[in-house]
Amino acid sequence: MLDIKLIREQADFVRKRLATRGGGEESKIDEILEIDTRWRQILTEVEGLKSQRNKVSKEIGALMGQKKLEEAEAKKKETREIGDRISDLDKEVADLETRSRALMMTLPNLPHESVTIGATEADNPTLREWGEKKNFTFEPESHVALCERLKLIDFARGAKLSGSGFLLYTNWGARLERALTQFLLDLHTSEHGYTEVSPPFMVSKACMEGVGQFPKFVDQAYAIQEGEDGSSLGNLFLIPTAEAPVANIHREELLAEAELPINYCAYSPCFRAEAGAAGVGTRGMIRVHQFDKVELIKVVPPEQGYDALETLVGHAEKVLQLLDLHYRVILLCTGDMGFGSAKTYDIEVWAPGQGDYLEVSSCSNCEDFQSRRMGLRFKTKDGKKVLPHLLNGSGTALARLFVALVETHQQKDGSILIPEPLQAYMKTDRIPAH
RNA sequence: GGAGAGAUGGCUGAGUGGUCGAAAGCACCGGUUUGCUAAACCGACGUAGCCCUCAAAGGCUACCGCGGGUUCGAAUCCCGCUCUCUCCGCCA
Repeated sequence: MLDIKLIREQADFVRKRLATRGGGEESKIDEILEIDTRWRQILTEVEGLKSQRNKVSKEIGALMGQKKLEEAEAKKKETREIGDRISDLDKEVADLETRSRALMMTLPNLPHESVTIGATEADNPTLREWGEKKNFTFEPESHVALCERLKLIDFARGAKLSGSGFLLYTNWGARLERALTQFLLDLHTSEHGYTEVSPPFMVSKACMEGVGQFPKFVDQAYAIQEGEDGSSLGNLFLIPTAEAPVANIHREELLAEAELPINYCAYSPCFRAEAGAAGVGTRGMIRVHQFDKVELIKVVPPEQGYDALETLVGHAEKVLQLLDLHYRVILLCTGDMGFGSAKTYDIEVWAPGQGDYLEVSSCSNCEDFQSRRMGLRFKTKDGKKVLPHLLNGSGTALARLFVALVETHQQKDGSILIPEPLQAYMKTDRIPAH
């Protein structure tokens, strides 16, 4: 959520920054300002009336004490009338607040000034590359062929169980998935200083709103219903990312400055309905309804936000470097950024079987956009209450990492070499060809 | 799922219709004392919003889990909900 004060005081600035996203949200500013003006007007009026009522009520109390009952009754009548007027105005105030909040919740974050202005992913600048596309002395197989031939994934039975977009990992495939998860958690906790947490995989609507998933992306979420009757529908949602629970850990809290920075790292499966995306890249593991991910979350004082973002991307990059996978880091342009983000780096890993780069990590600084939504603050040494910057980054998404790994490290003999850091977890240095 | 108890400021905890934004203690902050630290003592100390102001100061309103209700007036009475704890049932 944006700061209403910023909108009041610098409406043009806000409109301009919003416009760079190309979503047309800047058109809502006028209505927000209109509601806000009216709200303040009525609020002032009703507060004046309440002040009056409070005063008279005290007088009544005093009169009752002195047994001047008739005078007290007269004043009661007067106050009752004020009370009616107050409740009318209170209703209008509440109504205006509801309308304002509904609009405010649909405004995306303002892009940071350092973000390239652009419309689509074609405008995303590539910042750097690491490694290079691997040369093969043979025609590399796609992960689908590899997984089927080596029985790493049973696509058909996965679909039988849950429909298309669900994976059944088998044998070495299941083990590789587990090895990757452990490797990632160990790397981020032992080497990068994150605190491991293991969150619920279902969260409340409030959490989804807090990180900006809702209201905009309700259609993308799986809603939980207990039993057959629908009364519980919408109380809980399967998490689309561990960001949803983990970023909300300190919602509605007032942290001490000394507690910052907070660095959390969490494994979770991620559930995405991908409504409307059916038929798009459905073959294989690249776009699925459920995948594993290790997520990194940082809560930092605002002045450290952008340094922390650089650190965060570095931590995600380290994963790919250790696994010897070629990747590039791109900066999402204003038009391609996520709803809550002020600045986002994507990391795309090279998948030779696809002949394409796959997004395996998205690292964002949401600044105070989420903190404001969820009521997360910290207290500085001199007693000021400040909204911290909230950062999140994948470190990294697993299904696509899996794809890049098997496609990159496949051998001419049909086996797959396991990079050194994974060998201890896999208890082997290669997945055999047979 | 059933029964009971509870939810008050950063924390602990008093408060059962008006003088309560709320005792007390702790923590935090400022000061005195001190070779340093600690202790002791003194002082300040909730949050949010609106109005006013260049700003500060100030004024007002709301907030005692959340939402309604009764009343001139609610932390306090009534109703609904959520969460926590204890016990029972079911259960990995």
